Amino acid sequence: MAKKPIELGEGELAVMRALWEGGPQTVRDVMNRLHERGRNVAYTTVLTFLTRLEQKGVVASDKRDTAYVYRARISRQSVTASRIKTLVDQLYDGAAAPVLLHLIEHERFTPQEIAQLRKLIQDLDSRAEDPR
Amino acid sequence: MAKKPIELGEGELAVMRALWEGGPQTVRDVMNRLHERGRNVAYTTVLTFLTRLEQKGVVASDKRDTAYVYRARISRQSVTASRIKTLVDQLYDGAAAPVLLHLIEHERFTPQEIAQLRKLIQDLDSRAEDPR
DNA sequence: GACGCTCTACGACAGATGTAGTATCTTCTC
DNA sequence: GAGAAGATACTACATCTGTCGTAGAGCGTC
Repeated sequence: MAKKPIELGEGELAVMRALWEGGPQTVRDVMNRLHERGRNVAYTTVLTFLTRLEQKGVVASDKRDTAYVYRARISRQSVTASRIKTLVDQLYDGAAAPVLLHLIEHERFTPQEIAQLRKLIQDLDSRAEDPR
Repeated sequence: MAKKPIELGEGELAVMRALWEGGPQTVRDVMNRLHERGRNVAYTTVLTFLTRLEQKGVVASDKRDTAYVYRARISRQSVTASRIKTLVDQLYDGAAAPVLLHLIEHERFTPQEIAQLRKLIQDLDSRAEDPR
């Protein structure tokens, strides 16, 4: 049941972001994106990342013309979920509230975000009553 | 200015928790706590963790009687802040909102927590208007 | 003062991650 | 079809983290 946590290192995550933000790409495309973001890694380093990520099952590749095109098989949301769960478990035994409160108290949000937030808070009530 | 991120592994974090929750302790005390929590590590493993944590500057020790007593030098809050910042930076380029929304949508909270949440949301307005 | 208990110091080792070099293979261009 | 350009495969290596084992130092008890 409990899906295995997706553990990705910082570099691997940077590569995933390139795929999430740019869609399916070749190694070279990903490398260029990383360079644009200030991460000047070698072509082969990117290839290593992609290969490892494929082994982990989080990206897939297809041969197209001369080069392979890689694409993400997991969403940014699922990685976010995984990271948050790990954080919350490791720091607060699974209690999400402290983390949530920390975010609200220490981060800044736009009025739009606050509005959205408020809306969600309302729905929370019903969920709180909701058994299970 | 920007304080360097505090990067701790899972085992190191488990040791920090023992110190946060039990106050200053000896290696053996920490080990016992970890065992209680189901992490059956060897005495020397705990010692290694504590030593490394001290090298990182996040715990301190004092010789008392026969054994050293270790204590945390950083708070759980600061580690939480650090972890969240890293997460938010790596996944959303620093935008905290997606993470916040994820938490609200996917985690459960008690009515008390929701109430507290609501109260905080109110204060948010003023902060949002507040320049800088 | 020898014995045993407990503690610390040090070293080791495997797996994960970040990084890249070299070798080989494909393909495009004259 | 030979050479250049670009792609992938394979290997390597350092660092960090989790995990211990062993050796030696300090102290309490006969």
